[in-house]
This record gives sequence, C-alpha cells and structure tokens, in this order.
Amino acid sequence: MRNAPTVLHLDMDAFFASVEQASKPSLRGKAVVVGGLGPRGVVATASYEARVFGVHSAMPMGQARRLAPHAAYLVPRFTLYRTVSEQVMGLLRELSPLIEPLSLDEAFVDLEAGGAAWDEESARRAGERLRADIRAVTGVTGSVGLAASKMLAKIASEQAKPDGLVLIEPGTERALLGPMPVRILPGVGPATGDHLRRAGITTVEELAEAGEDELVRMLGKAHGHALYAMALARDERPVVAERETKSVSVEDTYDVDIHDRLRVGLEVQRLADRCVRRLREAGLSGRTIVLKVRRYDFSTLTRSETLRGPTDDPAVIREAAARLLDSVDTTGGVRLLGVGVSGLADYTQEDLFAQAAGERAVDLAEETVPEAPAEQVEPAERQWRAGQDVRHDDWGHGWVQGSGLGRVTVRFETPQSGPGRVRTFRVDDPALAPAEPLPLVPGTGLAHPAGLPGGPSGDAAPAPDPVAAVRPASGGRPGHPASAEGRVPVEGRFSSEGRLSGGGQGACAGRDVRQPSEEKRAPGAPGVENPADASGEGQPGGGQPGGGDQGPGVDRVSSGGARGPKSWSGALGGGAVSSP
DNA sequence: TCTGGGGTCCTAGGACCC
DNA sequence: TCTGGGGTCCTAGGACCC
Repeated sequence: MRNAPTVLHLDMDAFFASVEQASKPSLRGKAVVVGGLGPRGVVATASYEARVFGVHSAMPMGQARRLAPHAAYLVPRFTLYRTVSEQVMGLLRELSPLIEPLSLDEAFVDLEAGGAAWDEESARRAGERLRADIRAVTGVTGSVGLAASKMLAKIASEQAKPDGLVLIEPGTERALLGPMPVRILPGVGPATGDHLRRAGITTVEELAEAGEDELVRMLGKAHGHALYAMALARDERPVVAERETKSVSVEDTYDVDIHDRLRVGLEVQRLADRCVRRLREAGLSGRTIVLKVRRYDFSTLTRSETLRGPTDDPAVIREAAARLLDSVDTTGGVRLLGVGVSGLADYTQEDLFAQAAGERAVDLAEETVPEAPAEQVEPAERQWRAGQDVRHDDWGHGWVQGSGLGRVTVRFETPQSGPGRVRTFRVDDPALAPAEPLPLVPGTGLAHPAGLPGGPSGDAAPAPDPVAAVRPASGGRPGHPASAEGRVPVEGRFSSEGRLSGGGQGACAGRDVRQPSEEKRAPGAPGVENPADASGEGQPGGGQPGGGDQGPGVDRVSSGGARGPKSWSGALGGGAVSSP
C-alpha cells in the first residue's frame, strides 16, 4: 500500500436526479425521483431532498410514492447522463492516464500515475480542482475521496457526500475504520451483514478481532480472506484501466406476469435477438447461452448451455435459448425473462458472407417475432413519459410533467431559463414533438464555459426565458406569480441538506443503476396515468420576468430532430407518469 | 402498487481425464 | 474386483455492486 493518499475515488452526488435538476430549473431544491414509472418500477436515484422522506434507490416506486407523494417522478434519460458522464471522465483523464470507471457516475483515479499528486497536499489540491472543474463543466457536483487504497478512497468519498472532499491520512486508517459498521466494507451486503451480526460481529474492529481463520470458516475462503484484509485496512488492489467484458445479457420484467407459454417463447426469441445485437455492437461472440426466468413468486432460475465454439449467430442463440426454455416449468406465470451470453471471445468474422447472412437473420427476426397483443401495447398517450424532453412549435423546449386522459402537461423551461410555465395539450397535438436534451452548461463539451463555477442557473439574475416571449396558448394559463423558491441557485442545492442522515448507513442510497439497453420496453400493462394534474400550476413555476430571447446557442443542439418515442423509451419498468 | 437491469465473483457438485 | 488424488470444465445458484 502506498504511503500517500493518491488514490482518488469520485462519486457524483445523486447523479441522475442532479442532472434532472440541472436540466429542469423548476425542480431545483425539490424532491426528485428517477426510475421506472411502470407498475413494477424501482427507484434508480432519489435527490437528497427526496431522501429526507426515506426514499432511496432500489426501493419499489409504489413505496416511494407513498413516502413522497409530492416529489417529481421522472423516467431516466440515459443519453443525457452518458453525455455528462463522458465530460466527467474526460476531466479525470486530464488528471491521470490511469482511471477506472465503475459506472456512469463513479471512478477511481491513480493520481501518482499521471504525476498529478505525490503527497497529501498535492492530492488535496488535485481533488479540489477536480470538483470545481466538474461543477463548471457539467453543472452538477461530485464528491471526492482520497486515500492510500481503493477501499479507503471509496469510503472517504462516501463520507464526503454530498458535494465534499474527504482525505484519509495514511496511518490513521485502522483507527478510523474500527468503530464503523461492517456494512461499510465493500462486499458486505445484507446477507453477509446478517451472518456476521448473528455471530456478534457488527463493527470493523470486531471483524478484525474475530481472526482470519474464523472468518474463512464462516464466509468461505475468498470472502473470508478478503474481509479480514479489509478489516485491517489492507488493500493492495491497483487501479486498472481496462477490464474486459465477461458476459452480455438482456432482460425484461413484464408489467403483468405472462402465462401464455407461446408468448413466453416469443419473448425469449426477442430477447435472444436483442442480446445478439448487443453482442455484435461490442464486437463479441460467446459460447455459453444463459436463460433466466423469474416466476410469479419471484423465485429465479437460470439454465445454461455451452456450445462447441463461440457464436454470434442469432439463429444459433435463439435455438439454444428455446431449448433451455423447454426445460423450465412456467406454470403460474413469469414476471421476468432474460437471455445472456458468456464465455466471450473477440468476434472476428472473416466470412463476410456468413456475417451478412446473420444480419439478415436478425432483420428477419424482427419481422417474424410478433409484437405483444394489441391490448398490451402501451396506449398512445403513454408515449409522453414524465421527464422526457419535448418541443412545441410555439412554446419552445420543455419537458413532460404528466399525461393522461388524452392530455399531456408540459413545463416549458431550459437549463438556462428560470423555472418555466406549464401548459396542457391534447396528446396528439401536432405542434408537440419529442426533443433531444439541451446541454446543461452553455457551449457544452470539455471547454470551460465562460461562466464561473456554479453552472447553469448560476444565480438569480434574470436568465433569458424563452417562454416568456411567446404568447399564451389556448388552454394555458398566463402569468404565474413568481416565487423566490423556484430560483434556488445551483450552488448550495445540496449543501443545505447537511450530511447524509444516519451516517450514511441505510441511507447510503445514491446508487445509480447502470444503463440498460436502449430498446428496453416493458410490454403489457395499461399505463395508468395521473390525470394530467395541472398541479404544476400550483407550483412555484412562475416565469422570470422579462427576458424574451434565448441565450445564444442554447437552442441549437436539439436540431437533430425528433426521434420516435420508441427509440428513447426509458427503462426500469416502463410506465405511468406523475407530476411533480 | 413488493421487489429493475446490467454486470462481477465465488461456491459446490458432477463429469471426465490422467 | 473396493475405489486415491488432482485438474479442468460445466452447470446452478447466490451475494454483491452500481
């Protein structure tokens, strides 16, 4: 273990939710929950304001709504999160050539590898500068942990949340770790935590006292040794830049259980095709095909089959998946199906003819495997999903606040505008179209924006409000009383929240999911929508006075044109909408 | 309104081979 | 004609992480 705290761990604060708040001025300082809005959705990320109510990631959406009925519930916009993530990773790469991304919002950096830091002081400087750069470039905040090892750097960043920096001085590790609950150690989850607790071990100190042999006996060889080392604050794992993919898989949870065996078979074929597409995009092929089935009672089983050699042939993978399904009893219904491939090899298809044939097979597949029965396809109005970007011919850029009963409610605002106004339209209003997200910081990209750290909304100076210049549309309500509340500047959005309640224990939320496949679409289930709740109206949504024209360049980026709703349908369980 | 989606690593038993 | 021991591969399941 090195003797300087030059391993850096960056963890973005409530990443998805923070990006949404930066993107939607009316949500700043408010409880925001991002996740699947369908009947089986779960929370991906809750803003710190929402965590106050007990909402945390992985919680079923229904429970979250009960706890925080007035929060804004939004579908994830992975394309936007990926863009912001790439900006952040770019900043890390400026610090050091040796970075290890763990997810969209998290990474390790070896500061010594790039000469960015060599001791405590230089490490702290690098960390603080990084935080400032991230805020300036992306408009959202991240927390930094610095220590002599990965494990400790990660624990430090957890302590630093939100929007902070913690450095663990070499030599102080064991004293620091000792009184902490075992659950802070990576690899100690609910099961291991329970196991240890039943053995009377609740703190890291007690873990160390138990001794290595005892831990190995209790938890098995690998886990026991690893945990003992961590309890002594020993962690020699290097920061590794690239790790190769070991498996590729896709899965869908259905809004309602599937009972029809034929339908189950069709879904498995579709999943196989999707999996092949992902495999090919990654330039891979694989030998082992895995079928995953979660039954009505949540019991989960997998069946796998290993081929003689690696393949990315859709027909082969489909057939294997179908064979595997033959061995599974699905009576009672299935709630989830998945298809995966492991035993991967780099795919080098020398035979172009065969490759072309394979692609035809995929195309064919899409035509052959029918869609779900009509009544289970999402109703037209569900194409408007809470949180998604839209553009109106007269009103400009906005986002869907809710929809239902043939109406869709839109709030017109941009990252640089003040909190915007709300209007309701018919779901089939021709003037309304899906749009691309706008950059959070003007002149996005890696160049530093002209603005100072503090990002988008900057301060309460009247930002240009594209909406204000436009005439009210029929059905809209003109003029809302402006509310000071709506203009919380980006700075301090989180700082007022204080530390994570409860020492970050159960509240150690903030875990973001990784991006699911693009084409995820949970079939079934009629979308129950909150009636387009014009409650937005009651919100402090008042437009900022004045400010007719939009800031230069702000509005351009979306010109790529509207993609069909399907292609950007979100993830995490399809779904209904609600309104903030 | 009770539980997402994409991964990683480990264990354990059986088959098979030497 | 009483059966050891080790290695590797395959399969299934589970814990954990974000």
